[in-house]
Amino acid sequence: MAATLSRAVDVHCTLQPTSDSNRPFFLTSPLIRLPNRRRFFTISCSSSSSSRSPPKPPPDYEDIHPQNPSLSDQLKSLSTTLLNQTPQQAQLLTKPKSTWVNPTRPKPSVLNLQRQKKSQQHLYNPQVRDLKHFARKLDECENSEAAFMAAIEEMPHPPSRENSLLVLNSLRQWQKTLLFFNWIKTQKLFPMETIFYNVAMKSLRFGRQFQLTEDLAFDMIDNGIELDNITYSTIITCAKRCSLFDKAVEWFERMYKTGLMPDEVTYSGVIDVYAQLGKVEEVMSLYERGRASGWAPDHIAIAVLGKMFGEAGDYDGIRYVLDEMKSLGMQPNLVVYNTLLEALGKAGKPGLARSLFLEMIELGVTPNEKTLTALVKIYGKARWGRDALDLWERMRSNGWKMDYILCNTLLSMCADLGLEEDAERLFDDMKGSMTFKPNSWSYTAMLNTYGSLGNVDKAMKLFDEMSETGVEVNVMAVTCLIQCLGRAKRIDDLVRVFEFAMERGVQPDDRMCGSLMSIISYFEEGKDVDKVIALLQQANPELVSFIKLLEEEKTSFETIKEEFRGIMRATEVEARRPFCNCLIDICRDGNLHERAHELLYMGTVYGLYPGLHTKTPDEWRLNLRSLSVGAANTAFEEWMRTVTKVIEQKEELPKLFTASTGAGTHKLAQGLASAFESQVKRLAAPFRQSEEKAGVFLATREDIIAWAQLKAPSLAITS
DNA sequence: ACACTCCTGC
Repeated sequence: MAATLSRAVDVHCTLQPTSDSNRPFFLTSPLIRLPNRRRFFTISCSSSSSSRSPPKPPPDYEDIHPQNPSLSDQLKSLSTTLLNQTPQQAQLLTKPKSTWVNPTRPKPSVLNLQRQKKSQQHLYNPQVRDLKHFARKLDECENSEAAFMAAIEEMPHPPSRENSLLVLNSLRQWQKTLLFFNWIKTQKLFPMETIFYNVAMKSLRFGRQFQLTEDLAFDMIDNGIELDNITYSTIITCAKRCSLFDKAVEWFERMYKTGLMPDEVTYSGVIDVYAQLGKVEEVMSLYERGRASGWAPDHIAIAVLGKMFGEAGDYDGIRYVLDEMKSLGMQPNLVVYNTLLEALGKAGKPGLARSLFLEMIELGVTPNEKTLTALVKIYGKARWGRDALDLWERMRSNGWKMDYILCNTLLSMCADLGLEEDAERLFDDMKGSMTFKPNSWSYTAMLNTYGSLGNVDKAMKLFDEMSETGVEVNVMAVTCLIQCLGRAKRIDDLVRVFEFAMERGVQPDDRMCGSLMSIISYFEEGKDVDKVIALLQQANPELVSFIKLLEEEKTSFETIKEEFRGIMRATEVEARRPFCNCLIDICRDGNLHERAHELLYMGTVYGLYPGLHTKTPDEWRLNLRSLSVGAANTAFEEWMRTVTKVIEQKEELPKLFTASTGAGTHKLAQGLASAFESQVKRLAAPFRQSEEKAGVFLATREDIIAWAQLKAPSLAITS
């Protein structure tokens, strides 16, 4: 759906160049030279069948460091030489200490933490029951210290260490946890150990109270209470849940520097933090380090890696994860399958996703709603409507579980593929079902189906139905309808729908503004444009002022630059490129070609068009796939201007010039190839549609030079 | 959730 409204946003794996001073501790250490990613894959592929510990270093590394120690040895020297720690601390590196090791089990190996199985006995233990009941009472009492102190008098059993822990761990409200924690602290019946802090932090994390969690940690440090792996992983995951990724990293580094070796849970948690920050290099280093020190990654770590590579659309990475599982002898579980399916979808491998799905069924793993949602998305994106609908049938006959997200994903896929009848059938099914009546997402998907097919009357009728049945009228649904009405040039209806939405309290967002702007760019000047501009004025007055400024001939480039920056700063990241595209279109429609070039320039400077232009000695490429028609034309002119300059200065040119517009499987992108073709024709430029690949245009150096000498001067003047 | 920490979809 998002892709329909603002042109498909490509996933760009942007690995930020990190300056050395900002690098994580484990990457800056001079003793450790971790393989870079490319090399990393080479290693893992060649040794995929053997055990991976210690990993074989890349060949050139051996050349440079003839006596290279294994990574785990390196880790050891890191701990003893760099960290200045006591022998006990050094011990921690090889024998991580868990506060809870079951003595009846064998001693844990390096990172293999034994976890305590939970027993069910408490259900029959009256004392436990009393204390849990008491905890419930505390939870329910008024949130004031006085009320709490009164309630605490009722504690049914003495506040011994064990009883206190039980109560502390049974409280649900973080406020109560904190009050109870402080109370047992002041009772001084026993010393406060690490576990009391850990349990309290768990509750604070549930309440998303990072600051208070951190305060507790500082309290531990002040009072000389040891922070263990559980403490650190709780702090880290709390930061993560509060989206404070930097804090998560900061605490991980702090742990590392104290010489504490991360255990399996902390590893997975931190790897996830780095993955969410898009720091692929850090993730791989940490993963490799863990592996080198004897860590056997579990399903969770594998899922985290799979998700990360999926987000980056990195198929090599996904392959690597699959190989890793094979070499670990690991059978994927449901979550891992789900993650990998989705990752394969994002990497554009629908066929492989389907085989993986079949494998999973073969092995008797029952798919859940998330599995099916992922598959429907993949099939939809691949335009395999039939497969997705077959899957739907299969779900119904097998009685696989359904939920809202799955239904709505199916509906949305129907919208993207223009499967009106199937969408209607599914929508009617939902209306007839007891559990999943259409909600605002369902209505939005349905509106999008009608809208993209230009079925304006059905869309309007459905919108009326939506507002009458009490389903929340959301900004997305309104945007779909507005887009549809705009394209049908039914501006008075559009205005009515907009005003109605405002009365219903809908908050216009950037995507809606983008829609309004794109409608503005469809029209010639006149009454209709003024009406849409008036709506944009209500939704985002700054944008209207900026458009006026663009149209003002005397506005200086400096001013445009300044204002453009302000606009983009205030715009959600995913809406920035569509905004810039629309603004360029508006300029071109208003014959403000130089302004369009200025906007494109600034868009490029702000990174809105990554990979627009790439060069190799043999080939120069222009990738127009995320651009609007106006922006694409502007970019092409700019490209040809550059080429002309290069020719004038008699510099090297490549043999081949390539411009890709995309084949247009996506409905909004469809026009780009033909628009490009007519632009090329208008300029008489020597680009020809490639015969092997749709949506790719080629020109040779000789043709370009001949053309540039004849025609190019006109580029600067007329366009 | 009788002592704890990590992962999946509109």
